[in-house]
Amino acid sequence: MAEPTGLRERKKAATKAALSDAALRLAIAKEGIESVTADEIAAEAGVSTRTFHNYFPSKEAALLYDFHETTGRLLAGLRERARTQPIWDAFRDATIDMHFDEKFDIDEMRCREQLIHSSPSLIKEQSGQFMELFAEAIDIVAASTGTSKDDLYPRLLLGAALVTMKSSTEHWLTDPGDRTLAETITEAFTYFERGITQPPPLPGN
Amino acid sequence: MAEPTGLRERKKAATKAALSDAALRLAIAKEGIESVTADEIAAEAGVSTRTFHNYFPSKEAALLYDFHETTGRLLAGLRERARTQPIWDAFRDATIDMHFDEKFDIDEMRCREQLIHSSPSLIKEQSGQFMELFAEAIDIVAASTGTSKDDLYPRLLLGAALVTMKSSTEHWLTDPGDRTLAETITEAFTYFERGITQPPPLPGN
DNA sequence: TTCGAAATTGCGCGCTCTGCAAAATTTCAA
DNA sequence: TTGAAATTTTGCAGAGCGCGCAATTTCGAA
Repeated sequence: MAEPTGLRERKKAATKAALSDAALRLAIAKEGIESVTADEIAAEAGVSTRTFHNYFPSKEAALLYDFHETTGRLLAGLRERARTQPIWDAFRDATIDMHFDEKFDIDEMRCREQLIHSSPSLIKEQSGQFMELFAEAIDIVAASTGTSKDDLYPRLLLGAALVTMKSSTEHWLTDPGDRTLAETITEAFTYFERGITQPPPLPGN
Repeated sequence: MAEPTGLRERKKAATKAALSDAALRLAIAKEGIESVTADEIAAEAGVSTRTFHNYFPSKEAALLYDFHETTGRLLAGLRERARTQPIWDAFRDATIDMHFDEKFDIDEMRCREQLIHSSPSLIKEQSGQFMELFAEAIDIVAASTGTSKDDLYPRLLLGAALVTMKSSTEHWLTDPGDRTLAETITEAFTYFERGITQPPPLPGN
């Protein structure tokens, strides 16, 4: 289930990746996903339009395929870590362990970030995926903190964790300074341990 | 600019409200916005389909019209309070001053909440509006904390504030307990002052 | 080599959303 | 009161989306 079993599975994965790549490439070329059609993406990847929609419900979903996969792996990592760590530490370490900076090309990530933040439909899609992550993780957080998923505390903690993930990655992407991604993530998670109303120790950041 | 000026303005506002109401009514009746068409909403409000799209870009936007208006007023309140209060207090007090519980019908809010959380398209629309709010508020937060909008700190603080607004309202809506909305909001904001990793003082909530 | 499962494809359909221009309505001044 | 002028409403057309369905092709396993 973890390893690529049959040849069929591998071809499907390749097609999906090809479609996602095509979507990103075309969106960059045309400076915005809105001026790219599903037809073009399918053609670029060498499949029919109908096949495109077999793999992705929308072009936005295609462009954010990597992101969606990543949240899936994060969730798995979180679930594992939550068994032995406090939930906040589990979030921080699971986030760091994703190793965005090694797994993906930095410039490509910046391009994607750029595209997302200048397209309402992509912002909505990404936010929607975050909310999906929220819904899937709330049980873990509730269990880990001995609260109910309807309580206030686990919602706030989970929301803070997701905000931290998103903000620290985006901040590092736009201006890494002299920090590694892991350091930036760690710093961001630390803010909430002290209390977010405490002003930052250093000017800036 | 604040008061209803001309008759024309009032009619437009009335039409917009009628369309939004129609959207909510139909979505409740049909148990989901996906099974409601723009045609139906327009017909219910007594205008043409084309006119509906003059007022709203989508049925989701129509359903969330109140929400969008509210975030606008929140932003205005925040801008004002940020001149004299610490930004965190400004957020808390501006949120409380919205008085959702008095301005809107509780049961209607619950219905809307129910609809949103069982519809991917509405989740995306609402999340998108939150991101819009984020983009509009980040300058205020940066200025108020003496940081740059590209820094990590203002993003985390703003993200935490938005999460707090959303979570506390939703929590209170699903289970008010014996608290008022204002009390719940206050409690939620307090969590982040102590540090979110501190477990809640009482079991539950 | 052949069979059966799985993937691809074409077609059709209802719906969304926008631009454009005509028609209806409202406003305001003469 | 009446006649432009401005504004809003509307219909129409068109590009595009997303999905169900059924036919066809492809591929892996026996």
